[in-house]
Amino acid sequence: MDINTIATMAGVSRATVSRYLNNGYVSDEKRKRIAQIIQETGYVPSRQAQILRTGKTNVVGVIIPKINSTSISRMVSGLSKVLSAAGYQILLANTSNVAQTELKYLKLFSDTGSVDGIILSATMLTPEHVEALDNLAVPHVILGQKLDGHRCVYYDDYHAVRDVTLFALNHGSHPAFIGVTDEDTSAGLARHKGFLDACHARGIEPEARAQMVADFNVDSGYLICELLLAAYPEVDTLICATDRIAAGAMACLREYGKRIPEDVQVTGVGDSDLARVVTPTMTTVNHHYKSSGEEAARMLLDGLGKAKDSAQQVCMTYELFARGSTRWD
Amino acid sequence: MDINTIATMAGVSRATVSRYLNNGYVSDEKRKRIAQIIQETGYVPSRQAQILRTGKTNVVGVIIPKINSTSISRMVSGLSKVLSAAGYQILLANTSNVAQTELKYLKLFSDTGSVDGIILSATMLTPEHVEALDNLAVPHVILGQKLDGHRCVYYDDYHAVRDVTLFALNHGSHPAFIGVTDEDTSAGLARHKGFLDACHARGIEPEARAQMVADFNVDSGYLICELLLAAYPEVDTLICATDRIAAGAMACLREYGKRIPEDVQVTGVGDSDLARVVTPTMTTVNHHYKSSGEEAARMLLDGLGKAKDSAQQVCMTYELFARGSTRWD
DNA sequence: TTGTACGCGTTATCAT
DNA sequence: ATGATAACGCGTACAA
Repeated sequence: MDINTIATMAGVSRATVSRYLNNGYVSDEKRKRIAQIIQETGYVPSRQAQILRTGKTNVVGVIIPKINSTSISRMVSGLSKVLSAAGYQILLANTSNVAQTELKYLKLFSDTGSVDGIILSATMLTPEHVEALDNLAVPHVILGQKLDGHRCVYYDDYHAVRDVTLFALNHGSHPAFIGVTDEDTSAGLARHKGFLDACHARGIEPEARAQMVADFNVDSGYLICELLLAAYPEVDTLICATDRIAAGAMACLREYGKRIPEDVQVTGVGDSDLARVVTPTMTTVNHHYKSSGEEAARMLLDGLGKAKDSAQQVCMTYELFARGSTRWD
Repeated sequence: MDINTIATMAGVSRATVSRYLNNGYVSDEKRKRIAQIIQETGYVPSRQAQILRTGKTNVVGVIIPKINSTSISRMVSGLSKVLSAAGYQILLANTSNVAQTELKYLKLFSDTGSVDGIILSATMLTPEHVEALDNLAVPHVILGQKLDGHRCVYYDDYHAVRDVTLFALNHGSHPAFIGVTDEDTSAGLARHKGFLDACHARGIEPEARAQMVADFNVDSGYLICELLLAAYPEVDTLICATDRIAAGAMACLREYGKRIPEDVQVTGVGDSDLARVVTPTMTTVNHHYKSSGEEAARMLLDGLGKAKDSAQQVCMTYELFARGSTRWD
């Protein structure tokens, strides 16, 4: 069932059928006939042949480190909304947090011509990443990292954590930090630095025993908090790099008889559902993840010539949610 | 940079280059030469041309109602794992919970030949769905619904909620239910029926005012719980269709001075992070979402001839997690 | 307005 | 083992 069949059935040349489907430079009579036949046969043009012929796939490749994460699924949700509205489909590549795989997909998508554009949600940008991005043959947007000379949408992790730390230090003097690996430029390094600078601003120099590293989950938060309590029992303000970690830490503190926020204040990052269902509710700071996805998508559409004049670099704003896990005046 | 360029540069015919890339029926000498040129030029075959020629895309279409949901992102995570291991990529279609869009993508993927197979994560199967599925030109798996004559992986929502309700009713006599719309066959209808049958098994006939419908989120859980308390103040056992709803309900109960579980027991479905960070921890019942994604992917691979003899219909098992939000002996 | 002819880049068939 | 040659299904000058 190809365009030739339709053409002969309708008694026209296949060029006319093609025009009917695209430009539309066809007499009303033949137009009727062709519409009729297409209706009867249920003919649909071959996507692949169109792509080969036109060089346009109407697909954008989306590379993410993992799908099973609230922040990332929110981003993808935003991407999906804007891209599908513009007639694009999403080819999803899950790298399972392996940087090597990120590079693989980056080249694969670009070199084989299977996508019109790429959105890369990266946790870190190695020199290899930068090189691969520089050589990319298709328009692209980096989500979650800043890289000069490339379109990108990133988060102000530094100021976000700095702010929430300063806020908490209004009623605390022995801060501690549970972060994630500094290899993660945003969630790791920037948040850590935000914490440190906030402390310095208050004339506090956090000791090494007051700074620990956890994984991105509740259990790890609990576990590391346990270690922290042993190493630094005088802690009265606990800044965590994610809501999940903070939620685990809160469970741990409760287990050890610490009152929140009377004995220890706790803060997270993310404003996930978790933050609002724990007791007390969690003070946290929120990146606009879904909006960032939408913004990145618009940026890419700009690069594809389907939208105009969007900014090339956008730093997302954040919002501080002061709740029950920190002290008030 | 196409196969012809490589051929001439290597001084061979393009057929030989093609063989080099596929079967490999090439003399060592020419093999070296071709490898050399490909290395130098960085040539990569055009995916689209291969697809047009072979009819194989190595892509599976994944249709989901929304991405921003823990259960669904877990499924996609499982799909992604198995499919990418088998060399397949994922074309993601987010329908934003619009059944019409589900049908659209179903036909689009199938008719245009843009995917080798389809995985449909459906919340309900209308007659239109069934017809579309019956006429599908490519192998497919239905995730989350049972449909005879089709490969599918589904959840035992009925028994799951029945079990957790029976468990809770060991120490309660005034049960209530906060569900989601019955249009959702699994999360709505089946869970509701599980609740009702468990009640009947204990000789209880729940009144209408003890059964309410919420949306899939924390806020809605809070809100509906408020209505429930007004309509049915004697409730001592609250069965919720999702963890999120249950978490919202718990917050509401606390607000109204109800002790959990002394005054009111609460249960959820999902065993999400939420269930483990609320106070008290939440009794819930867990579907193996990620595994279901893996299973569905294997089933599809079977249909594609890349895996053998998998079952055609699989009902996932579930697990009951008895925690602090229900009473013990 | 319509039809003819060509090419998109690849794989597969067939001789050689 | 290798090289012509024919599809795969479509869009689009170009000529009519």
